[in-house]
Amino acid sequence: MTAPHAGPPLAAPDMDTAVDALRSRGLRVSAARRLVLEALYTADRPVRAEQIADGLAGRLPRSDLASAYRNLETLEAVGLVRHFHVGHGPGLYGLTGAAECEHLVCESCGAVRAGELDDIRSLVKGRFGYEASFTHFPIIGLCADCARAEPATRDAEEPGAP
Amino acid sequence: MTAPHAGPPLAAPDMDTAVDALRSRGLRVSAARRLVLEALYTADRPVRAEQIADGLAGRLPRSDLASAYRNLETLEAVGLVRHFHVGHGPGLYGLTGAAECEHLVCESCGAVRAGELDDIRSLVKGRFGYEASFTHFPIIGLCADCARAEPATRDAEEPGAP
DNA sequence: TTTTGTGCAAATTGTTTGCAACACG
DNA sequence: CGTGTTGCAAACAATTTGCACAAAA
Repeated sequence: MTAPHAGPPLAAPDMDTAVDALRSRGLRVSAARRLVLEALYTADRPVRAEQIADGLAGRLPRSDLASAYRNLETLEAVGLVRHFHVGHGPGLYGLTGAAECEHLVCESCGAVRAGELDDIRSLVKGRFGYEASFTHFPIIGLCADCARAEPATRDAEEPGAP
Repeated sequence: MTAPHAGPPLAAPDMDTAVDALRSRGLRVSAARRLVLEALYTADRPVRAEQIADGLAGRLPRSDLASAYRNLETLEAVGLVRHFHVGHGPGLYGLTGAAECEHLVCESCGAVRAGELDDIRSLVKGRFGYEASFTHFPIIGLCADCARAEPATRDAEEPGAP
């Protein structure tokens, strides 16, 4: 019932800072854990746990998937990491500094775009009294490009094959 | 790549109408299929596929889970049924007429509330050019009640156990 | 040396699929 | 009668968990 514990954001500019943050909390800095961090600092965008375990497609040494999940959970509890979901897909993990923001995700082309959603949140708040959160589950929709393309698709379904 | 096919809504006020809609499309009206419909007409809110297969906790004859999924998919393609997701949880299925609307879901107490989100959608559109959709993935947040309760929880975590 | 964390395997949850038997139209 | 459907089992993906062993501190 108690939420999966997401501590307050703790943006660490580099590995060393992150490592210090771990040590200062009595958490060990194991190879696997360091690897997860390294992957996150290496990736230029939110990644799946599996990609991390795969060493980002071979760029880094690979590690165990279960450990990756466990470490991501730990790092998230510390506040160094955040994750969110895009539609049905797997969770996407990123460093707090980078991926902290709220997102709009295009369900057609998959584009993930960061955005300041404060005014949308306050509109929701005013209308329904709800305190909306778009950090963990982003706003799903069609980006401008796809919104332009989709209406045609509605009728044609598949342009090439009738 | 092509979306899971969600036909245009086709609200059927009762089973007979729904059954007719099926027949008129050359779809058969099998016991299992009728059962799915019956469950949806019986339930007073969106339900999981599993609940349908369970015969809504015994109120109806039970059926096969896989068939329930297949039928829900079929019915959704026809437009009689819609489903959406609440956070990580399983898909929730409901009749087009009832569950068609957009939702706000409280991540704390689970309350699902329908709402007219047109103005929120147009604000998103204006801001980002995105055509937001809240039918399949609702707005997640805290309802008024829980928003009031949560801030305390942030510090206390668990009121009873320190 | 004592924990904390690892790696591997197995369990879980939600959903999909293969296939032979079956029944609606 | 013939094809759409079923039911069951097995495959799936994403994630979690149990456990004996390894290694930070």
